[in-house]
Amino acid sequence: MNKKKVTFNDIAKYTNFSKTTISRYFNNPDSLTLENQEIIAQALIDLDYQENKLAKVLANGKSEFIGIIIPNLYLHYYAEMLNQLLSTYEKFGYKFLVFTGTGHEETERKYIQELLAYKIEGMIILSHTIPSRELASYNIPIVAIEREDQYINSVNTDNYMGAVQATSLLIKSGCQVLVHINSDVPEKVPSYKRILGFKDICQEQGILHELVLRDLGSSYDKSRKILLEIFNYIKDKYPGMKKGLFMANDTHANIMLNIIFNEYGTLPDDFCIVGFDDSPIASEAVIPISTVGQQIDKIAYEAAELLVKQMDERKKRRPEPQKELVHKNITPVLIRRQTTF
Amino acid sequence: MNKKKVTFNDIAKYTNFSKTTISRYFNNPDSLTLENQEIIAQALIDLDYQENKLAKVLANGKSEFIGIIIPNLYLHYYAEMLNQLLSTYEKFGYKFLVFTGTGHEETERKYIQELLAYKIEGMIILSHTIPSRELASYNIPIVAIEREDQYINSVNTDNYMGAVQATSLLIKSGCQVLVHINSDVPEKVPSYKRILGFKDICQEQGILHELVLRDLGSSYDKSRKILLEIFNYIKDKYPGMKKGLFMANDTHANIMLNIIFNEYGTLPDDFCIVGFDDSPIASEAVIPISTVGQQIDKIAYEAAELLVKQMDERKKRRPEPQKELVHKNITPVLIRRQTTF
DNA sequence: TTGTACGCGTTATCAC
DNA sequence: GTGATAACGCGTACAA
Repeated sequence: MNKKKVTFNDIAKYTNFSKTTISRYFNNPDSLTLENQEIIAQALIDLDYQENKLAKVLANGKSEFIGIIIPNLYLHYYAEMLNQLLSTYEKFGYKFLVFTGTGHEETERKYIQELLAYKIEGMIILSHTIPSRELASYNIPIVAIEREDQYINSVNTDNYMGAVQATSLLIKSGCQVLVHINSDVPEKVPSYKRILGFKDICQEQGILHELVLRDLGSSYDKSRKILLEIFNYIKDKYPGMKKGLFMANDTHANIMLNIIFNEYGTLPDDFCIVGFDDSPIASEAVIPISTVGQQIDKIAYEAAELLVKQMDERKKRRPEPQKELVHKNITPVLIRRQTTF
Repeated sequence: MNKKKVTFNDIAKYTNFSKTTISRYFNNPDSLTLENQEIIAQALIDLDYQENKLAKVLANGKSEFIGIIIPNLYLHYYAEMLNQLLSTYEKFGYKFLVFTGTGHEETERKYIQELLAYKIEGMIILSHTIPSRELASYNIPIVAIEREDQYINSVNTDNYMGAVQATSLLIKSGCQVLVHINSDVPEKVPSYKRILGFKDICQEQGILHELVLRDLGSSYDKSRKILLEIFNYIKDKYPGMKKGLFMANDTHANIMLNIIFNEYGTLPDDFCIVGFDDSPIASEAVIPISTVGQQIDKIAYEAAELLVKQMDERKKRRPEPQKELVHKNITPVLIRRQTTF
């Protein structure tokens, strides 16, 4: 019952080989005769051998662990990103040690220490809490996703392009005034470029536009309250004009749509809405919402690949330190649904 | 730059203690004089020591790893469950090694092997793929969440009670005919009890009711198509009656609500809807949906606690094997919003 | 209170 | 092709 684990030693005795040969069977089987390979294979079955990767790691230093610190899994964006990151296991074979961020620097530092204690080979970070300057100092391969990334590698959505796509769609839909509603994003955060893109295109096209930048709350009810104010403000300020609303994300887009629906019982012709992310909520809204789709699968894959490259480099005899930071941009895709024309 | 890691040996030399004393500093500091504790503490800083938990595990066998196999993170229910499971780290200190299930037995078996190779101390399983009979044979502490659990411990929502709450609410809301719309859940799955609970209460109260059990599709569009058929069927079959719809989950409840909204521009008085799960979609729908809230945080916590108990037991000198399986039920909470009265 | 010696299960370095 | 033997970094009797 309480099988004490069988080790290379047991297999060696059972087969009259040495531990070394057993090890070779796993790491370099071709160096054994086919015959002997089969003998060992049979022994593994007879003894019901269970490999121990921890011992392996201690001996060769390759943990095959990647650490992840992600803010939460409440937002679909993060959940799906983690989903896609985890699924890169099939491709790269790395296992993931996951912590959800707390927003407290000290706690997240503790997490990082824990990750380092388990000898992670690299780290993917989505949490915003710890400055990239500090992260870089840990001297371990790191890739950031959609966060401040001044001193570390990163993979992000091409936020500027996304804003351009959304804004252009609203213009094509015949909107006469464009409003971008967002929180007051810091300039260093990648998504700040959405604001830039919106402004640039509006100015380029010479279209009337307005930026509404304020804290939009962190719960549905709060956001709804604030967005209701904004809705009334816009409605009153631009009467009779066709209004195009570029929302910061699909959650807000959905709230705005619900507000309008509860006001009019439908989406009137003089309102257009575009969201961001292509979350399920966008397609599951009372009317499917046009949105800018982040290619989460691609972002995750690129992040993993970028990280793997660095980790592989480290395993070489004479690793070349990275010359310069890599910041990859993944182009988003515009998804036209029923809130635009 | 490429600091070769400092070990207990280095610290020992630096402080003129032995490795053992250094080890004791970490595991039983009280056995050292305060003075010496401080000497070592300073040495750790001077040398920038980085603990190696893998070596520790190899030596004492306690990996502090829990393995998780979860179907996906696309559904909010799973994402939030993982979120809550991960957050038990603060309480119990166990780290999580996470795999997302594929639905393929062979692949998930491979995952389990990988987890075992990393010497996980226990496992939490949400994936449905591998029968509990087989899981039990791995002879490692296991807790299942909301899946077939005949041969293993589990923590589930009290699905029967949830159905009772939902059904009762519809009756109280004055509905004259009740319809439960669900997929054809196998009897061994915990959520089958929702169907039971619905039937029992309806019969007990002698109210007209109907069960619509069929595959509801796996995408929004497919589900919507099927639910539209069902909606039309119900509308035609029970004209003039106040209809109470008990949906299998909030996603379906939201789709049904959208169908009704697109038909009538509002939710007419002769339709009531209750969902299940308390997903964000329920509160973010065009009209906030009444639902049965699964207490995901509690389920996750109870699961972790149950697992920790078993793992602790194993660490005792003479571990007592578990006498009988534990199946915990967590009572759901009824959330009344605007789709019922 | 502190130290010695060995074990944990695997890989790496030499030999043969 | 195969085998000793020494790492890897830490825990733990057992001794002192």
